Amino acid sequence: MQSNKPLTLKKVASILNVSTATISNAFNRPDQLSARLRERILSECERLGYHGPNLAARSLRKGESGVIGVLLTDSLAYHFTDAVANQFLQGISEVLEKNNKQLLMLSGCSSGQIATGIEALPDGFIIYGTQDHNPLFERIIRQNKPIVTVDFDSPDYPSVNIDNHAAAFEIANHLLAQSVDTLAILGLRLIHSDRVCRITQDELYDQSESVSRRRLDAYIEAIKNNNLDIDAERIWHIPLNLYEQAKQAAKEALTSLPRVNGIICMSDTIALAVLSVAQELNISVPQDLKVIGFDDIPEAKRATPPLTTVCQGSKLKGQLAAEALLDKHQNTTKLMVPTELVIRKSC
Amino acid sequence: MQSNKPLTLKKVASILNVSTATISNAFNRPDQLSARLRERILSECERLGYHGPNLAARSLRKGESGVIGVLLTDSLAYHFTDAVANQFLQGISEVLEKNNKQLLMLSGCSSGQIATGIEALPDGFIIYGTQDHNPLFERIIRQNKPIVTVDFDSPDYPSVNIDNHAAAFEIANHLLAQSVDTLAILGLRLIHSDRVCRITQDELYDQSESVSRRRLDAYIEAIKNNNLDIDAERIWHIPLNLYEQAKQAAKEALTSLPRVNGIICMSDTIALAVLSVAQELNISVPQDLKVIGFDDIPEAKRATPPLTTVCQGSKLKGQLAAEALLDKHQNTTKLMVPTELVIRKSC
DNA sequence: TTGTAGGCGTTATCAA
DNA sequence: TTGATAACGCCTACAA
Repeated sequence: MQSNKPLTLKKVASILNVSTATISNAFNRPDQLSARLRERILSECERLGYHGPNLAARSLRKGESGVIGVLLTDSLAYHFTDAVANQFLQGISEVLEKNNKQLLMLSGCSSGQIATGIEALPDGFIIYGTQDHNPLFERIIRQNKPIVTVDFDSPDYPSVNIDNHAAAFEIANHLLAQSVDTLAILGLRLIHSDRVCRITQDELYDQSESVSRRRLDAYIEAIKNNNLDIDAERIWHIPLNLYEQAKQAAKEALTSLPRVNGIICMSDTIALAVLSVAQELNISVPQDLKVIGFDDIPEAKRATPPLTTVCQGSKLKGQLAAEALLDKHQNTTKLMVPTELVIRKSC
Repeated sequence: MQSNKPLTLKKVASILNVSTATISNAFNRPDQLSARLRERILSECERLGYHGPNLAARSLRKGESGVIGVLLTDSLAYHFTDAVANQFLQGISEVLEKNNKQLLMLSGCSSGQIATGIEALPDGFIIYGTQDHNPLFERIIRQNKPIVTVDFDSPDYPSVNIDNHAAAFEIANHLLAQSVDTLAILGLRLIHSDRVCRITQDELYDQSESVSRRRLDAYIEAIKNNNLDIDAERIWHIPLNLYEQAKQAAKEALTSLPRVNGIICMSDTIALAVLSVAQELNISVPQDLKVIGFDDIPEAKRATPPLTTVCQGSKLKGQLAAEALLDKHQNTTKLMVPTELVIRKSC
């Protein structure tokens, strides 16, 4: 009953004694044939087990696939562990599903740097995060297809962003309004190193357009505004937004003298790790230690104590990016998603 | 410098004054031409901005794409919120990245049920969870391509599973060994309803092969073995593994009389919700209430108190499924991933 | 070692 | 309203 090879449009055409064009039209252009014939063809196809045109062939012919690519900075496996990325991808998927598009996750730095040509498949791309020297990114650009960037800007493409400086400045000020005087900053991707470590004085003054840098600058600006200071040795670099890495940094920060009483974390995952280490060390939050995060991931509000953080609307960013990409007009609008200070119990 | 249309193999061939076959061979079959020529071609292509054969065309021609599809039960957006799915996908991605394959997430019940023909693209499929009457699943089967099923069995395909009965039985017994006598079960997908609700006595005896049923049966068996009993009205149905839904069920369970002192949760997310509601109601865990979960998601160990649960190795399941799929031999092995009781503080 | 040519499954143009 | 036909970009016998 069922052959080994899937049916092709051509085979179906010959079985039904009509031309291939007619079958094709039955599926794609209802107005090109009588309703009756179309009905008949469709139901016959159903019966035969032909479920419509082959994607590779159609994609080759039409130059479009119905697939949208999302280019991520790190390995896919990593992004599945990251709550922020998950919220973002959730937002994207919602919009894509509504529009009957498929989602293809692409990662630049996949261990195999071998070109697979996959970048030729998607009809458009969402680029999530800065992609310095990512060969796949270069190849995507070459495709001359619609692109939306998120969390960074390029003059050539529409983008979705938050005001990192303002958001970081606001929450840092909230912390500094409490009675704290000895601070630490637990930062993400501050420098190019895959080790958890403190940064040096020199590195403190590096100029860069990265998200992390904008936040760091805002933190420091807030600190200075409050007549406090922070030394480079009180600023930690965490390579990836991983709980275990964060925990190591948290441990270092909480066991060094003089005792800190305020910790600024560049992500909620980091702040969560601080909470955990603080508990292990019998440091009570917020009495002895104030902690602030960034992102507002779902776990933040269930933590003990619930985390004070800033909501960056990751899911909304995903939705907006997908909508902008699917938007026919393809304007080069720079979208700014508002952030919101979320005050809970950790500070 | 850069044209609007991407270069094609043919154009490159004519620019370089060699045949298309030679270019193709340079990319795909190094042994078919001199190393020198290959070097030259590759570097010229690089210079011209030709990054290798177009995927749609190659895929059409060769019948393979380098893409692996993962068919999920619910919407993509939902799966991105689900920690268990994320661990599973993480495992898959690790293996795929190592093997230079791309990951395409497919969801059966996407709002748009319109066939896109996407199922023709992947070279193989991982089917995650039972797919009753999912049209996309039917179409995938029609492709006659390698398939691995996870969390359910089919005589035709290799599968990756856990022993749900044994795992549930073991953890339920652990709970019942403590001094508990008034129980509630917070179950997942017990019946076909999208409302959080209790089940009825009739529904309790429904036979089904679903994961949830196997766990439920094991729970009940353990309860009876311990000379206790549980009424259908003490068993909740939660449609999706969502924190908010779980919270509602938890609230109902914890505010009904007689007071429960032991709650069996069919997922960690549910157990987390119970912890949160218990805290709101000033019920202390584990003193006044013992709680057990299922899955061992990362958040389980950071909860207050840390969750007693059973680790079902979701990530490992993903890895094994991907490996089985990529395995040339394509045996029909049924893999059983061992589970492990993880005793922490909630029980 | 390199080139020629047919076809993978569709769709769009054009003619009937 | 329907059918023939030429691409779409590539791969691979096979011929040179």
